[in-house]
Amino acid sequence: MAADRKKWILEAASKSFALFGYKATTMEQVAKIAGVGKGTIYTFFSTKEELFDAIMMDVIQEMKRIADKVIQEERTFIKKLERVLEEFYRFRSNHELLIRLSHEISEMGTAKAQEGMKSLEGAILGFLEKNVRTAMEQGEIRPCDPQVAAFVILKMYVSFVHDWDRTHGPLTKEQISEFFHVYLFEGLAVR
Amino acid sequence: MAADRKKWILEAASKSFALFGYKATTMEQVAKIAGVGKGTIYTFFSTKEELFDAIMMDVIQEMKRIADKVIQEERTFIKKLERVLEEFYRFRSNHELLIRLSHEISEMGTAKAQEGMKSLEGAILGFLEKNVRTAMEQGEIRPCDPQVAAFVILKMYVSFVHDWDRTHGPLTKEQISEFFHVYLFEGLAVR
DNA sequence: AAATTGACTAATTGAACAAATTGGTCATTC
DNA sequence: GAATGACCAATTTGTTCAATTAGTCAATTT
Repeated sequence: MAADRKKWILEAASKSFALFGYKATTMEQVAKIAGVGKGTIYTFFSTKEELFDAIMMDVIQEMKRIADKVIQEERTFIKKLERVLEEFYRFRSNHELLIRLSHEISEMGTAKAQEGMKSLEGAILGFLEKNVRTAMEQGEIRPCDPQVAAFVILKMYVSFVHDWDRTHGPLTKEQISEFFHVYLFEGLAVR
Repeated sequence: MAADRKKWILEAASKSFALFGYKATTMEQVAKIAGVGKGTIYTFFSTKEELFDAIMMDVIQEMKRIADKVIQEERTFIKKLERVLEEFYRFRSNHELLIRLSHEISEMGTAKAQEGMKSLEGAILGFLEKNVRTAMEQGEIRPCDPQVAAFVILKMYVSFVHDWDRTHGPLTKEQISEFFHVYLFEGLAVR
C-alpha cells in the first residue's frame, strides 16, 4: 500500500541521514533500509533534496509541539522564554539528525545541510516572534519589533551556550537566566 | 642591516598573506618579495606561524590606535560604544588581510587563519571590556560584569551586521543605534 | 492499468600513485 | 657573525582510471 511505503521511506531516510549525514546518504541505501525499490522513492519525492526537506519539516513540527507544550506550562513571559530556549537547545543537542547535520556543516560545509539547519533556525525565530508579540499585546513587555526582539533573544542565547561556552566554559541555567535579566530585560541604562 | 631585513620580511609577509591567505603563502615567496634568502626569515621568526602571529599583532595594534582615537572624540559611553563598534567593523571590512583571512576560513577552514581572527576578536572584547568598566565606575551605566557586557555588546553588533544583513538586508547606522537603545540600554521589562 | 522494480547512464566522486611543493635545516659563502 | 639557497622528509597537488550515485524508464508484478 502506497501510504505504508511512503512512511517506510521517510523512516529509512531519517535514519540514514542521522547516521551518515546528508551527503553520504545514498538513495540506494534508503531504498534498502525501507525495503522498497529505488525507483519507488521517486514516486513520492522528486529528488533527494525534496526527501530531505520533508524530513526536516517533520523534525520542525516535532520541535514545535514540544515548545507549545512548554508554553502552556509557564505563566510569565520571561519564564516561558527561558524554558522554551532551553527546550530548543536540548532538542537540538539530543536529536541525532540535527547533531549529525551540525557536524557535517562544520566538517564539510554541505550546502543542503546548512539549508536544513537554517530552516530550523527560521522556525525557532518564528515561534519566538509570535510569543514576543503576544507578551507585548498583553503588556508584559514594552513595545518593540517582535521580529527584532526574537532575533536578539535567540542570538544572545546561542552566543552564551556556544561561544561563551568555548572560551569560558559552560554556564548554568541560573547564570544564563541572570544574564538575560540584566542585559535584555533591565538593560544597562541608569534610571 | 638586521633591522631593515626584519622590516622587509614583515612587509613582504603582510602583502603575501593579504593576497594569498595563510595557507597559500610560502616562505620562499615571502623571501623573494622581501629580497632576502629564505633562511634569513628564520633568523627572526622560528616558524611560519610565528611570522603570522607577529603580523596579526601589528594589525591589532593598529586597530587599537584607531579605536583609542575614537574614544577621545566622544563624550558619552553610548556614543563611544557606537562609534567604536562602527570603527571596528569598518576596519575589519576594509583591511585586505582580514578580508582575505575571513574568506579563507569560510572556503577552507584553515585553523591558523581562524586562530588569527579569534585573537582579533579577543582584542576587541578586551577593549570593550575596559571601556565598559570605566563607564560603570563613572556611573554612566548600571553595575554589571564588564566581561559579559562586552561579550553581549559585540555578539549583538555582529549579529546585526552579519546575520540580519543576510536575511533582511543591511541596517543603517541609525537602525542599529535604535536597536542597541531598545534592547540593550532600556531593556524589555515594563517599568 | 497502475504500481513497483532494479538495470542503465551521464556526471560526479574517490583511490592510487608519481610529481611537485613546502617548511625548516644547515654547510657554505660573504 | 650574518646571510644564503641547496637539501630533504613530509606534505600537497595533479592526473588518470575505477567506482559510485541521482535520476530515468523499460520490464515486471500486482
